[in-house]
Parts: sequence; structure tokens; C-alpha cells
Amino acid sequence: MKKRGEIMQAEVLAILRRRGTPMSAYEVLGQLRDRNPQLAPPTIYRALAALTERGGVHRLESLNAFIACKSDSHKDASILSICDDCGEVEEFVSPDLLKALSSIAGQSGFAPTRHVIEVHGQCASCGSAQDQA
Amino acid sequence: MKKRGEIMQAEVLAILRRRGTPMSAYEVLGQLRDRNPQLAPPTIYRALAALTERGGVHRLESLNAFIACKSDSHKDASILSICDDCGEVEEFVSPDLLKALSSIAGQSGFAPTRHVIEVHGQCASCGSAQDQA
DNA sequence: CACGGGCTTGATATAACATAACAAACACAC
DNA sequence: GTGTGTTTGTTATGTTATATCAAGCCCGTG
Repeated sequence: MKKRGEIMQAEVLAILRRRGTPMSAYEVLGQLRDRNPQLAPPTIYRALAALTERGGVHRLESLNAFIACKSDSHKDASILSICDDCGEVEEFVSPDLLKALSSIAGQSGFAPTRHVIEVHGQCASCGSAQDQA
Repeated sequence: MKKRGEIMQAEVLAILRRRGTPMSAYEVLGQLRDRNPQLAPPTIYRALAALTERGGVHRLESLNAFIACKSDSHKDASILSICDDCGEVEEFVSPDLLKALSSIAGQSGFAPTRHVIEVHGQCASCGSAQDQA
């Protein structure tokens, strides 16, 4: 038996997966309203918060958007590369880089709890497309 | 002779510097409205965009807020540590880490143009304050 | 100097993102 | 089946950001 919130979470996750690229909370809401027109923002935000917490979804802080985690199975912070042309996002994990980052921030006694690492730029295919132009 | 926008930019920067900790665009707007009540959001956002571009101000993506750059004189991306208790932000520069990050994201041909690196946690003084509690 | 084109700023309005607060429904213990 | 704590739904509103167009300024030309 699913706990109550999990149905909504599963639907949100399914929508994000179908899309593959970042979606705002309101885009997700729009899709869910097709079948359930009275849904309100807090419902979506709660589902997204739960999914983000358990690692199924990443929040892209620099876009105010969300994306389904592709390489699931890791809870530690990801490095996200975001193509500003096509929206494609890739995830990378690098414990070494995270360690280096924590140690830099820790120089002055800072105790890190959460890392936000987002790299904007142009993905390989958008880069080569531009070359031809 | 100052170019026109620069007066506003200087005022915004002065407010951010006085504060020292992150401020939302609307907090800045509020302060400026004390002397100039008809100011509108786009004016502030334009000033902040210009300041961010030239490096005098950092945008904290994970807070939707802004802070005056303390260690001015560097245009490259900073690493920002953000105390979730007191709001204090520290800036660090690490060309090595940036290089490592670019190389990770570049694995698949991605060409980085902008790095967002923010570390949330607890600063030294908030950490020790908590120890005593 | 008048005028006109191009650019910057200002103002109005509205869009997009997010959450507070309370009401209703549920689930579990007894 | 009734009480109690928790989760969900709903309403309302708060916060962040930008589109759009109007007004002003700069400056080159006639």
C-alpha cells in the first residue's frame, strides 16, 4: 500500500522523466491539471520537495526548475551541466571535487551541509551546430 | 561624467555593501524608495544585472538574492559559502577547482561559460554558538 | 539650431515562482 | 468508533522577475 503522497510524487516524477529537460513547477502543474484541474501549487511543491529530498529529482537553483535524476542511486550532490541553448542537463558525480570544495569552504571553520554546483554553457551538439552556422 | 545608469548602480552597490549579507532585489528597492518613492523593480534589476556582469555584485542563485563582492578585483567565478543560520557569506577563489569542474563537465564536449558554486552550511561562529547550547 | 534616429531609463502592468495558513480527510491506537 | 496526530487539499497571498511601451537623452546631420 502506497503512502498517500507517493501517488502524486510518482506522477510528478513520471512527467519529469518524460520531458527529460528542466521543467518549472508550474509546467508540471499544468500537465497534471489536464487530468485533475483543481490541483494547486502547494501540492506540486510538496511532491517536488519530497522527491528532491530523496534524490529522485534535482532542483536547478539557477533556473528555478526541476529535472528527474537520471543516474539515480546516488544521494550526494551532483554536478549539473546545463546547456543554455537546448536545455539539456547532464549529471556528474565527483567525490574528489566535493571534497576539495568542502575543504576550501572549510578553511574558515565553515561546516558544509549542501553543495550547489551548476555549470552553464553549451553542450556538444549545440556547439557543433553553431560551428556550421 | 558618469554614464546615466551608473548613479543608480553606485547607489545599489552602496546599499549592498552597507548590509554585508545577502539582500533580495526588493529589499534594495525598499531602501532606495526611502529617497525616491517612485522607483520600480526593473530599475533595480537593471542595476543589479550590470553590477553582476562587471563583478561588483554576486547573485546567490540558491537564495534569489544579491551580495556585494568583498574581494573585488576578480571577475572569475567565486565559490560562495552561505551560512544558513546567520546569512553570512564568504567568497573563495580557486582556479584549480574551476579547472577541475570545467574538465568534469567537459567530458562530453560541454563548453562551460558560467559556474555557479554555492555551499550551504553553518559558519564557524554559528557552529560554536550551537555547541554551547 | 531643429530635427530625427538610436539608445537608455522610467513606469505600468503582469507573469512566474513559492509558501502561509487553515480546513478536510485519513490512519492508527485504544 | 472515537480521539489524536499527521498528511493532503484549498484558498489566499507573498515574493521574485520581466515584458512592454512611453519618455528622455545623446549626438550627428542638414
